[in-house]
Amino acid sequence: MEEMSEKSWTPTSAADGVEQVLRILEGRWKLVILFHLFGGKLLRFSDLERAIPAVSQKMLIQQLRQLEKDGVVRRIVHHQVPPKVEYGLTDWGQSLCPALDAMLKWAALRENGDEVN
Amino acid sequence: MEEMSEKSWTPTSAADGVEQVLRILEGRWKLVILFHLFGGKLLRFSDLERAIPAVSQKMLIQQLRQLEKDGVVRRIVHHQVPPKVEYGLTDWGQSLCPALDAMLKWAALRENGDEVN
DNA sequence: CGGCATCCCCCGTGATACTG
DNA sequence: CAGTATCACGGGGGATGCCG
Repeated sequence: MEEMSEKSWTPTSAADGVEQVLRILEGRWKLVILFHLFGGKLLRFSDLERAIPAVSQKMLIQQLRQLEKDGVVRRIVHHQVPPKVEYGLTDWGQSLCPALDAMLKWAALRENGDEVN
Repeated sequence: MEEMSEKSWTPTSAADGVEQVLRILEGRWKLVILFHLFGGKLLRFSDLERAIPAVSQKMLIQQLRQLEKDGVVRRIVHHQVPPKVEYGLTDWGQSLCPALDAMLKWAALRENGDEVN
């Protein structure tokens, strides 16, 4: 429960590593988007707009683009009229599950384990 | 590798859960602080200043206070002259390890697994 | 349908100086 | 030693309107 993988981390390098991950996940709408795409689902831009009513078009496309640039989301363009664009997760994006699950479990510990010393 | 714990999460509730965790971890200096305190270490304010040369006193104390308020860090005051204050992790704070480790492993997948579809 | 371009505001961060 | 107080700024995010 104490060791960090097999690699030799310094406090600084480990923090840097995690910060890179946080930079990918940070952003007002990224996590909702991700959780809507988990399980191999493919959603159109308008599907996501409907699934996340509070997001504006600007923010939705911005967050999608950033996730795409970071290799988490892939964008599939169907050249047809009317236009059709689908969004899904990359394999690497799918593999985020265990990490997110670990965070949820940690949050759950607070309620159960309780009385934080 | 697909399921999220045993609980029934909607995309929104799961995102909310993770976002609460991110809100705790977010902050320019929190992760470095955490990694310096992992392993049950107790460090004085000035120790942390020296361990993290780039941080200002204002930011250091601010991030420590937020971590303390969130139940991750505990503050131990020794009433003596000159003043002595030590910082360490709570049990819950220590239990963050697996989650951070999962993120580092995910980041590592990018390099090894490679060619993100 | 699936975007892009502007304008604006707020808050987290940094620099600097002071205190019990 | 271990903080507090004040000022300034940069960028993430929201609202609104236009385009192929």
